[in-house]
Amino acid sequence: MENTPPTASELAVLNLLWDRGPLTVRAVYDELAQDKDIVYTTVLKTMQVMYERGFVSRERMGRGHIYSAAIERESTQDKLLDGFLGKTFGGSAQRLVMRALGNYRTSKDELQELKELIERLENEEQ
Amino acid sequence: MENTPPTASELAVLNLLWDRGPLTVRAVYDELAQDKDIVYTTVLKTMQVMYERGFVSRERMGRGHIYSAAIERESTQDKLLDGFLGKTFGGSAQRLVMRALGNYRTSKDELQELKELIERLENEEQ
DNA sequence: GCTTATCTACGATTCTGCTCGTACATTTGT
DNA sequence: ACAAATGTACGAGCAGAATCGTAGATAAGC
Repeated sequence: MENTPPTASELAVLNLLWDRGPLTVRAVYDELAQDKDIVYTTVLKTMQVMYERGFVSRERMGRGHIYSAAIERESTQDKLLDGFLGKTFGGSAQRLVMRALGNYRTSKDELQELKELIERLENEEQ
Repeated sequence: MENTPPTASELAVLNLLWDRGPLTVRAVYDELAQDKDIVYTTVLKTMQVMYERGFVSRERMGRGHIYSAAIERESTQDKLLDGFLGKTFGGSAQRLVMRALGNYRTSKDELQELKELIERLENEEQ
């Protein structure tokens, strides 16, 4: 039972499904075609493969299908994060976090939220 | 002028060079072979490609070469982080940071360091 | 009813990263 | 001096992902 995470282009599809809910291939294509030079059947094929892999479910809808995400966004991101962390930051979450905060503008509200999370973590562990 | 970041196995080599300084292919191989079933010439080939791509430099050393990292660790990690962030977290550094902190055990010292960084960031921007 | 458009299914191709094998040169050891 | 070991260079194979083209079914439009 292989369990490799979604690939980059599969992720692009999933992000749309997670954000906007169930969509047809056409709708996904229209969205992706705005950023990238791509052909309809490429997107279709990707989504068919995703269906076989269990990443999406689908329902007949007239002539075609309507697709929904079949895996959770959070657990998927966690899996990808874990791989990335190991490869790029030697598994140190702290190093990654420091770098991310240092390099990207973070609003006051976001910083506040982070501080609260840190407080919570400090109390949790003994 | 293509400028794609190092691949996963190239990164494994770079991490060794960054950590331990200039190394021979043999030394890199010995290290990698501890975790993974691999063949000497595979590592050699990887490092040759890395040389062509400008990721490492090398110097003759008797019969062989000694390799050094030719790109910076920080900027490389930043590039990879940026790509990952875009693909997986829709570019939101804050979402990634929250997730990373929530999922991985972080020591008191590390949390303290993070708080200091956040303080600094809060003062920086207005 | 018949043409046109839309969707599916699926094979074929291409690309990239990773892997290894072979051929050859050079050094080391006896 | 010669065999064994170690290094380089480089082509070839393989697997996974991404792309596209074609064929056929179904619905829509005139």
